[in-house]
Amino acid sequence: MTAERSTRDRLLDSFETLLVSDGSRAATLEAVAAHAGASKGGLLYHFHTKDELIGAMLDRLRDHAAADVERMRVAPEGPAAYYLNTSVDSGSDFDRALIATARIAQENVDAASETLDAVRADWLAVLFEHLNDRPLAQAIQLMGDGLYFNDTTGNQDPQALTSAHEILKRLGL
Amino acid sequence: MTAERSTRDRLLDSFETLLVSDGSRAATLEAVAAHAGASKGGLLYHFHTKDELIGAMLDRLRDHAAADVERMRVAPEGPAAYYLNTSVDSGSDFDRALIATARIAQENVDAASETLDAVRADWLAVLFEHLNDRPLAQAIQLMGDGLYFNDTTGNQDPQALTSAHEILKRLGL
DNA sequence: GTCTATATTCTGATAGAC
DNA sequence: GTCTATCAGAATATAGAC
Repeated sequence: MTAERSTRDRLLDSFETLLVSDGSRAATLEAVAAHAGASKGGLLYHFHTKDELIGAMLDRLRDHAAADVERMRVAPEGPAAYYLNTSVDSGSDFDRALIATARIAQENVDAASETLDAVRADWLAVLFEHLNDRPLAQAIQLMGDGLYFNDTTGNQDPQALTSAHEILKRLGL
Repeated sequence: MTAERSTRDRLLDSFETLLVSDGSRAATLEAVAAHAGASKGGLLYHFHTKDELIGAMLDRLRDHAAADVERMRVAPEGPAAYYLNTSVDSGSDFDRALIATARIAQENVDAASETLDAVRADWLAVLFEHLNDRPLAQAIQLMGDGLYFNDTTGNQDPQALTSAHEILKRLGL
């Protein structure tokens, strides 16, 4: 009884997947439609313009993010460790949406930059609530950003996450 | 007696500038040529294909990087502080080349990923030589990556660099 | 809701004049 | 070395059939 994923959702999934794997130039309407097993016309029924496609992606990201912030708040390992662990791309829907949005933000699309900024502010707020130490909270977020950045650039160093955790320990966490 | 910047160099500068400010989609041959005050035909005399343009950018980046690694080695404030300080985009030619290359690397262009990877490996080697502490060296590099990533996504938090330095202090640096 | 066909504009690249 | 003119193919978007 698994609910079928709607065409609309599959189109958004495909848009994100192409953005993450091959960047913005590769995420054409035709490529997105083909990846989702649909036609360009079919895509344009759901999203009248490319901007609408981007907007729908940002809406989904905000939903994902709200849920993640809640998980982070109650994570047994603590928000800091939770944050670092989930900063290395696990292939989750949320990671994909986040990296895809970063790609769009880099093209100077204000709505994408603002959404990313809001998500990052929520994370930082939880880190700060928990740690009550602004420099520490920001340093943890920077390391998380670094982990993402590297996953995203085609170079992963599996040791990096381990090192980040080791440094947390040294800082009293 | 300032030497005039050659058309070839101005074209590479413009390519990098457009990549950094508006992303890969905006860095078309026509846009690059116009930004450099030249024509598409003029550009294609110097670089026969777009791949050649990218290759020339990577060559320049490697030259910049070799010089930067030397500066880092002898920096009076030490390699770690030098690295963090130069990880927030100062608008230098080197920063521009580095961020521009990250944009291309995200499009799954192997030559760009490999060049970035080599530059990062050189930095990490200097950090490790100086600190003799792998997790610490990697954590510093992660924070530097995080600073770059944020500069690059349209969101700068001026406090982030200060926090990173504060954490270095706490870690005994 | 989804498809095919088509219009329009953009992009990378060639040819050849100056 | 640099430009203009031009072409083939790709990208976004529209119209209308099913």
